[in-house]
Amino acid sequence: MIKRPTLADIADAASVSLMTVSRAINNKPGVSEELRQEILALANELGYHPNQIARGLATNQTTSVGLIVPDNTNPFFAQIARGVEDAAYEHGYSVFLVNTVEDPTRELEALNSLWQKDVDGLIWCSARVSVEDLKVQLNRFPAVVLLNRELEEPLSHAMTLNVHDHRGARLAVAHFVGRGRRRIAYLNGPSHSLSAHRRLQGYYAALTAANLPLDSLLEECCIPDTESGYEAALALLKRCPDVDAILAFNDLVAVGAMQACQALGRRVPEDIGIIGFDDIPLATIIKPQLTTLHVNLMHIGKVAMQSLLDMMGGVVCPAAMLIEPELYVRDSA
Amino acid sequence: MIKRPTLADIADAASVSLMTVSRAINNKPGVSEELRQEILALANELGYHPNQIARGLATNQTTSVGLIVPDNTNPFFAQIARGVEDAAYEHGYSVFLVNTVEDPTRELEALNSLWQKDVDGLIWCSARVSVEDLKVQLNRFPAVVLLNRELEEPLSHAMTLNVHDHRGARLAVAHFVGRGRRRIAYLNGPSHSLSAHRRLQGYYAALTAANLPLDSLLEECCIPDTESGYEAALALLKRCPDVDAILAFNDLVAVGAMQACQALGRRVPEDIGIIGFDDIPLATIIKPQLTTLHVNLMHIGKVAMQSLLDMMGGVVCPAAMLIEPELYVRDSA
DNA sequence: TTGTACGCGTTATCAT
DNA sequence: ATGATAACGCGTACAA
Repeated sequence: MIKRPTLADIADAASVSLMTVSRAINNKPGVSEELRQEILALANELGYHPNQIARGLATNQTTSVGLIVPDNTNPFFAQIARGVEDAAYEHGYSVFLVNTVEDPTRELEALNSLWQKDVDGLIWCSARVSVEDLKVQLNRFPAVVLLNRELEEPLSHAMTLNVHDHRGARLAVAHFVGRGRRRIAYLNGPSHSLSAHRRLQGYYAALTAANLPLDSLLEECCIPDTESGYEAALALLKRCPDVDAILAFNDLVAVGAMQACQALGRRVPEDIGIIGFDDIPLATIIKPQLTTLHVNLMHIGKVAMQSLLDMMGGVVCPAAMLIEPELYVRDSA
Repeated sequence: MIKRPTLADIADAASVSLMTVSRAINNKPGVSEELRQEILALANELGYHPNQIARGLATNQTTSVGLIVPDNTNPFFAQIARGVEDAAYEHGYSVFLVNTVEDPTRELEALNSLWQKDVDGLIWCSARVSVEDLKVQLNRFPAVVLLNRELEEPLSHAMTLNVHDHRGARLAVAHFVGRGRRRIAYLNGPSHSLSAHRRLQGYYAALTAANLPLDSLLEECCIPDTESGYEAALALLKRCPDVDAILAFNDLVAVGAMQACQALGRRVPEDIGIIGFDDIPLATIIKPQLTTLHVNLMHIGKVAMQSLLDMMGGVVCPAAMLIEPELYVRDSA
């Protein structure tokens, strides 16, 4: 293995002091332009790259951030991760990726791990830990962006980034109503999901606004994947055969619901309208193409990282940001 | 922000020397069991976690590895990344995730970045750099697992991990032949892709083995996504209307081809059989469900990380590992 | 403009 | 069994 050249190596080769090299490399004043160029050329020739570990120890800055997601395999988080990494790359930061697999223990271990790695900031998706734990953890990191979770008291070095779930659900229901649908069901996500809860509230609000009755028979919970969506839709349609519209917690569930309709001989969108949430790539692959609440996930990732950079830089950020979903009307509703 | 306790803090609190604490924490001999327990309890109470940055500087080990992928959004790499992260987590390692976006410049910058971060090992997917660059890069890291790329001369601290593409393609073609298909087309991946090349060779070999003629009209190149697969299949079927089977470079392309068939009124599998590659989740979501060459991607990620750990630990590894794909016969062929 | 001394938190080495 | 000291590579503060 190649030995990594150090500042001292460059200094020797250039016959100057280590500090002069350091100044030259870091573009700091105190070196004649001529000498700087000379040193830079030499450093380049020797393939010098500063050791971020040593630099981190000296400066307390590691130029790396942590990204915690439930599962990077889920297209929702994959897109976000991609946005985060892109923005981080543009600013010279590296990203530690950690999966929690929805396991609170693993989540806490992830936080410990990132803390030990001395990350400059943290992007934390769908935190499952308790409110007390959350507060403790937030105080361990210089800057935190919380995705998909809310914060009671504002903190100067933390902010939240959420999709406007309530409005999204309302848009969907309003669309159904506008097309004359009256028996609108909702396939909800898991009960612990904040998004699921907010979407449910939006669904209620929209039904009420349209003078439609709330009917708990029209609600079904499921794990947010296709198979579970299929099962839930099957149960729902068996229980309430008169359902003419289904709002799904997300696109995966929506696709499952669509398959359930097909299995039961219900045509989409003629007999039943279906609307999903998120607009993952699958939404346009499936036939009929899915009408869904589009959220620019990669953009969310980028915004999260940008905001994190701002906070790390001492810029004050809004305590909470809300991302507006947009209804993309395609073929399923 | 909370101040992170250091070894010195614990030492003070325990009224012993810093080194004694270090030994206690690291389970090294030279501390009486009684004292060790006392120190450990105290460390736990103060919430001590070793600073990996400082430790890294002292030991030249960072307990972090790099993972380079073209795009973590691609389900193929998402699954692999998940496997890598899982295995890393189990062994106390952290993973830097970097996307190259198929851009050789960004790939090289990623390598520099990881080098500066002093990673203990590297898992490198689909390296696009030149053979010379590859050799240089391999010598910068203590251990490297190369996914989807081959190595001319074996190296003690590097190994390759590839899917047996040749055999996979042969299995698919043989399946087609066994079902009486005679005009078997191949929608290939991009020309720079090593996998694409190997699958093409397997396709040739299987046709030859079945005494079927090679016909370049039956080949079409495309970017490995659904849309491009759709276009390619359209062009193919226009050019050769008598095609009765399509082997696709991967599942995304296969799905595109399936949609093209539907658009042209060709029934799958009655008129045309379709086989994909990889078995991503989409394969079982789409209707008809996709017959495809199953590869356990998460497992590949785990094996890659395990092997990397072995190499970092000084264990000699096989220079090359080959993963066998398995034909999962579902509904499309 | 350039150089020297010290500290970051930890481990390795050598003493006691 | 325990402790003092140097070293890892770099940046900050101060000196020349």
